[in-house]
Parts: sequence; structure tokens; C-alpha cells
Amino acid sequence: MKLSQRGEYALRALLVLGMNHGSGVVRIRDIAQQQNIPRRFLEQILNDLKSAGFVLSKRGVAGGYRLHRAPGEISLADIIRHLEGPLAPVGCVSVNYYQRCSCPDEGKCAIRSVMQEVRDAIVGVLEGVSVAHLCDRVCDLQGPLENPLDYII
Amino acid sequence: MKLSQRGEYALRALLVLGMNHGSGVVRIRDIAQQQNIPRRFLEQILNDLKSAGFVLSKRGVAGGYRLHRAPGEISLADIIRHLEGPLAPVGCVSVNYYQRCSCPDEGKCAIRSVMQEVRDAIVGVLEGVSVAHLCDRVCDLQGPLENPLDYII
DNA sequence: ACGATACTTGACTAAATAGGTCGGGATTCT
DNA sequence: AGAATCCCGACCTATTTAGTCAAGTATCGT
Repeated sequence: MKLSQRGEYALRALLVLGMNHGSGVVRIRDIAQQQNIPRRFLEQILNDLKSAGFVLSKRGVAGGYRLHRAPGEISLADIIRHLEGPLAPVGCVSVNYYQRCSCPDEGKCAIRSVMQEVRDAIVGVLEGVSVAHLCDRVCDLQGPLENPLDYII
Repeated sequence: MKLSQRGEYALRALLVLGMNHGSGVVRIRDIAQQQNIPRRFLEQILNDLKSAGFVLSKRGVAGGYRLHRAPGEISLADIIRHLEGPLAPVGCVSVNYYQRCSCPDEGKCAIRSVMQEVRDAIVGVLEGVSVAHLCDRVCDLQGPLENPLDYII
């Protein structure tokens, strides 16, 4: 029931990219500095997000990263699933990473039925929140500022 | 967002003890066999549950384990918290295992606000289910049988 | 009292995961 | 060409996970 450091960094980075969506690319270095993430580690993470199709990169002098899809099209559920694997607490209730467990009949497993509810609760929240929603929350929580760069993520 | 093998074993063991509540103690060996849990490993787990106050043990020939409190008084939230630590996906939204994170102002962190919701969703389910509820589910799911020993957990 | 049966305790291990770091290569802008 | 930037794979250390094991202690039936 835990989000790894790596996962948290990834979310933060994606939020930064979301806040800057439409204004070109953002450099790894800037994200790293702004969010206090080890640069080399962030490189690795963004690379991963790139091969997963969440972000696009541009190389060379004016290079950097930007979101691949619109912020509203990227749900936290998708992101976390890619980074951390199943959202479900046990494999036997996971939809995307299902894995049979050892009980004789899953349909009659009481523990499983509870875990099913836990999974649904988690997914319910995470599917409903996109990067765009996150950006909205940043504004809501900090009050409307004039300069997008002044928002602290 | 995961329940360890150890955690699952513990829940299964507690469910067995719940089903046998009131009829004396159950031996480690029987639980291990019935649930297909490595015996030595289960010893360790039950010992841990004992020092945490969830179960009581009796030594010697007719020894074994039983629940310490009534099944209705033991929530899954309590059990899992003890076994796995925080239910919250990140430390900064955990009530019982709070840990400050690196963001400048937690009150204005958008990611945190989502994780807060995830936590609440998880806790909402898990606080609401006790070992007694689990036992009820076993009966509901399998239809009422005459012999308690016939229930498969 | 004695032996069989169970729990108790602490140490140990192998494999996987977490959280990074590093060097050097490939692109692109000026 | 040269500087800036991303790209890629290898590497490293500490912690966690999932067990195993040996020797010890308590209890019961006889």
C-alpha cells in the first residue's frame, strides 16, 4: 500500500510538465532543481516515462521534456500502474496484473472479497484524477497567481 | 499498494482462529496445513501477532493459538497496520505513521491531497471490516454448512 | 517423573527491490 | 566545431521479503 520514492518523483515531474503544458519543453535539470530530485535519478525516471509514452523528449541544446498527451488524458491510475505495478493490494483482485493465488476457490475467498473492495476504492480515486486535475488543484490550493512559474509544486 | 505474503498469511491465520473462536486453541500445524502456509514461517508470524496482542497462545501438548479479543473487536485496519506499517500510500498523509515529506508546504501540495483521498478510501474499507465480518463473509459466500470445519478459508 | 507435543527465541540466508550513481554516447542548436 | 542536452546500460549499497533452522521452554497424559 505504498508509493515508492521513484513514483512520487515521477508524479511531481509530470505535474511540472502539466503546469508547463503548451509552453515548450522543460529541462531535466530544471525539474530536478525545482522539485529537489536527484538529477541522475530523474533522468532514469523520465526515460522510463518516455518509453511508456507519457512524455516526449527533445534532444540538444534547447532540449527537454513535455507531456505526450493532453494533461486531461493522463490519469494517475495509468501512471502509477506503470511505475509501481498493480494498484490492487493482492494480485488475485488486480484487473491489469491479475495473478491467481493459492486459495481453492477465489469466488468464495472472504479475504479476497475485502481486497476487491479496497482495490475498487483505490482505483476509484486514482482513475478519477488526471494530470490536469492535479494542475487545477495546485491553483485552487495556492490561490490564483499571475505567473505560472510562481506556483510551488 | 501491496499486501505482502506474510500479511496475507497472517490474515488467513486470523480468519481460521476467528472461525474457531470459542472452541479452544488451534495448533500452528493445523493452520499451516489447512492454509498451505510454510509452518516455520507461520510460527514466526503468529509469534509476532502474539506480541502485538492479537492472539494468545497456550504451550504444551494441547497447545495452540486463539484470538485475544472478540473477532468483532479486531479490524483489518489494525492488523494490516501492525504487519505492514502505514495504510497510506505516502507517509505525509498517514495518521498513525505520519512522516513529513520534502515539499515546502504540505497544505498546498496537490499530490498530497489526492493521496489523502486514497488513504481515506483504503482506511474506510479496512476500518469497517473486522475478523467477525470476515467470518460472516465466509458463510455468506459458501452457503451455510452444518459443520464449521467444512468451511474453506 | 518422563517423554511427547507445542510454542519460543534468535540467528541465519538467498533473492528481490529500492534508491541511487556513473561513464560515455547520440543529437541538436548556434 | 563546440556546448548543451537527452540517452542508455552498467553498477552499487542498503533494506526488505520470504523463508529456514536449532535449541530451548512449558504443559499434559500416564
